[in-house]
Amino acid sequence: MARAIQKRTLQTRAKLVKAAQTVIDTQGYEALRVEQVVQLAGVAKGTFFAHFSDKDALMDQLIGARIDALLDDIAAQTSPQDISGMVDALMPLMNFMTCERYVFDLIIRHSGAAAREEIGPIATTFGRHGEVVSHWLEGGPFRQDLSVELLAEGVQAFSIQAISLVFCALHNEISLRDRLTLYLTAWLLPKP
Amino acid sequence: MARAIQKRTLQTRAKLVKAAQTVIDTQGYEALRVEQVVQLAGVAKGTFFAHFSDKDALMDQLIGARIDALLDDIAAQTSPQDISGMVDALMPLMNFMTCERYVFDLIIRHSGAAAREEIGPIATTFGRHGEVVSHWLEGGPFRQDLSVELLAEGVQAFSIQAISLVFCALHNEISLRDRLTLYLTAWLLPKP
Amino acid sequence: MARAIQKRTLQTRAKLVKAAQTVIDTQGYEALRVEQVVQLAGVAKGTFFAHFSDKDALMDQLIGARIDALLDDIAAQTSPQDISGMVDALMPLMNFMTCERYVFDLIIRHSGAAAREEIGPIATTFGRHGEVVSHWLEGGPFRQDLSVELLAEGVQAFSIQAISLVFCALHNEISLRDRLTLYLTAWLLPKP
Amino acid sequence: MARAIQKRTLQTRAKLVKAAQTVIDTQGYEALRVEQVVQLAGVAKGTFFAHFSDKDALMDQLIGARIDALLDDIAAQTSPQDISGMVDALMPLMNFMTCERYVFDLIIRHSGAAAREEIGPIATTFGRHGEVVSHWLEGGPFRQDLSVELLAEGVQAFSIQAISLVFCALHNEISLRDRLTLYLTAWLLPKP
DNA sequence: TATGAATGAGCGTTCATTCAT
DNA sequence: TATGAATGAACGCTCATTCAT
Repeated sequence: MARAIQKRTLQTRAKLVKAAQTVIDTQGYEALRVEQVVQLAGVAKGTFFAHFSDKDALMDQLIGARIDALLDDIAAQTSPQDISGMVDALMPLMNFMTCERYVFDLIIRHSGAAAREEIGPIATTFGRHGEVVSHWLEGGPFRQDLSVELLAEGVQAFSIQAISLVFCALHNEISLRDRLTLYLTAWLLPKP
Repeated sequence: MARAIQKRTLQTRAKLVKAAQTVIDTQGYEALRVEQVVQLAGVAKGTFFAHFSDKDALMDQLIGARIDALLDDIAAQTSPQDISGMVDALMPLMNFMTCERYVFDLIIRHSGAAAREEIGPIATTFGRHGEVVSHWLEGGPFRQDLSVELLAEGVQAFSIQAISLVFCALHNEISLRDRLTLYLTAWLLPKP
Repeated sequence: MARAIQKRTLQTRAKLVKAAQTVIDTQGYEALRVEQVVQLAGVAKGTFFAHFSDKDALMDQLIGARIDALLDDIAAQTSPQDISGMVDALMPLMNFMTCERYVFDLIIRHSGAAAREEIGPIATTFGRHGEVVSHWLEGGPFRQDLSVELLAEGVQAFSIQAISLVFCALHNEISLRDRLTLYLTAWLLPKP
Repeated sequence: MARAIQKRTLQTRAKLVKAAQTVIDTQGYEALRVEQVVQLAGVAKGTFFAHFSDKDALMDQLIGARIDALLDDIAAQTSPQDISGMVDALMPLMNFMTCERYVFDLIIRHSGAAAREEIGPIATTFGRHGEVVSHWLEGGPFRQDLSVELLAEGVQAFSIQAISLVFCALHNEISLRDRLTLYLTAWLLPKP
């Protein structure tokens, strides 16, 4: 009888998500307060927690959805044939992850950890990210002595590293894009 | 006048740090409460905030000092001559960073320099970590086609990646050590 | 939606007010601590601040209510027909206002309306005090060449003056009652 | 041997007073912090308390001195011969007392009370104020059926009342000057 | 589901005042 | 006198989360 989960429930959830997105668009992720979201959505505080186990679940979903959309765009493109093309393809994702320190921290925290048993939206995107990059690597002119899965993990590691350094007072002379290019060149290209 | 810091100031600060360390040793980092620290140190709460801008500043210093001590140990050893030796050398650090989720989060948060211009203790250790690893790489049987600095940054990236996956629901079948070994082998060894 | 205030809300507020009154009855106004009030009321500290913007707001309400009760008593009596009777009628109020330096200071501070637009409880009682005294003056054997409102304002001015001098090192040889009698005689009686 | 209280002591005190006045001129009385004063004066915090028993003593002195100066101006004028002239004479004082709510409160508090045994600067000015006004009343065309001292006390009471209403949300339609005129006319003029 | 008052533990703050040097 | 680190007792606040209705 799971049919009753319909209409009003979904509408309320949608109202909450929309309200949250509005808050984020105007004030950023970090500033989001449950209070403000429910007010904007026109529902009671308790209702929020009937739809999301906690505030983190909302954030996870929101940021996860955003990353997913970016991965959709990335996956829709033809596989890049060189490092430069790969970096170009990854940049929208990189930019999103550096839009707020809070977002970066949250992504790192969810990079897998959030759930013990259940994988949340953000964690799921990591898996998808790996697949997308693995796929790229399969046919391309890249290093062949390692599995594409391992190479993809490295791409992730270097992406995180590059982002970390954006938030760092040191090393700011190099741009995010240049740093990522540097890393991926070193990591992915066959050695002479 | 910028006169020298008084002896009493140093003593009080030491009392606070010692008290904090005692709490951490018995209850862990996350459980530390400012209230408890000042009580144990026998100073007023106001004094705490005269020495540390907030609880986080104390944690930064404490964890930074701990990492520094671990780096001292690492630096004191002879340079490892293979991946296995390098992983052995790095493991104490890796273990500390994974001792508590709270510690890992805090390290990540502080990794990119607490403030714009001022680098906090933890952030500083990242620089030192790079130096130590760079030094190892100079003489060893490692990849020679990249600068040691770049290689060291990769070691950092893969270390973080390996640690992240410890707190991750996926991929837990592989141990931290094995994963780090895998990564560093792929990253540092000359290609065939 | 501005729905009616819930019963529980009223109950909690009542619990807080009652607890506060208990503290005051046993230890006086100045000794009141928010901590103690919430403990006695059996509610959380956060609840206190959900009901009263700060400790001062509680005090304002408490003292305002007390003055209101005294004004009720005063208004219930028949109008005094001479200065002596008027002073008798006013004395309970005067005594309350001089019961604690803290109370007097607080009354003075709130006398001129806590905020720009919003009049707090204490400030409100000043208006009511004026009305009560005005009413007395209407029929009595008092000065007729001035409006009762103006006369009432004078009564207030002299009351404050008399009270101020209670807390004063000088002039203490005359009692509060005698001083008020002196003032009101000069102010209210028709001149020969 | 009280001669040693000279030079440096007085210089330090002067520095403190000057610094305090600077703070007040730029930020007002309420915002004055001992910290800022000592910094501006270039002395240590402890030094402040070697010169003033507490912050209040400084305020008392500062405000007292200010009122005294205003009373000097008032006393230097010829005695006013009517209510209007009297109000004119009193206005500078009234304006100072209404410049900040904080100042008014402090004056009320010190209107006598501050000292148990010793009368402070502000309290002293009240006495002087009474004398000045009494002197005016002696020769003028004012009510003769009451002692000039009592009349002067009334002037004080009505001054305070007029000032109180300045800080009041109600009654703001009438200006300070008009209200004082109204009060003093009713109080001081012989009745028809 | 929806409601929204209540929770609650701890952090940070305040800043005049004290006191050992 | 001068110094300035230390004091200290509340207060206010935060804000995600819970729970009785």
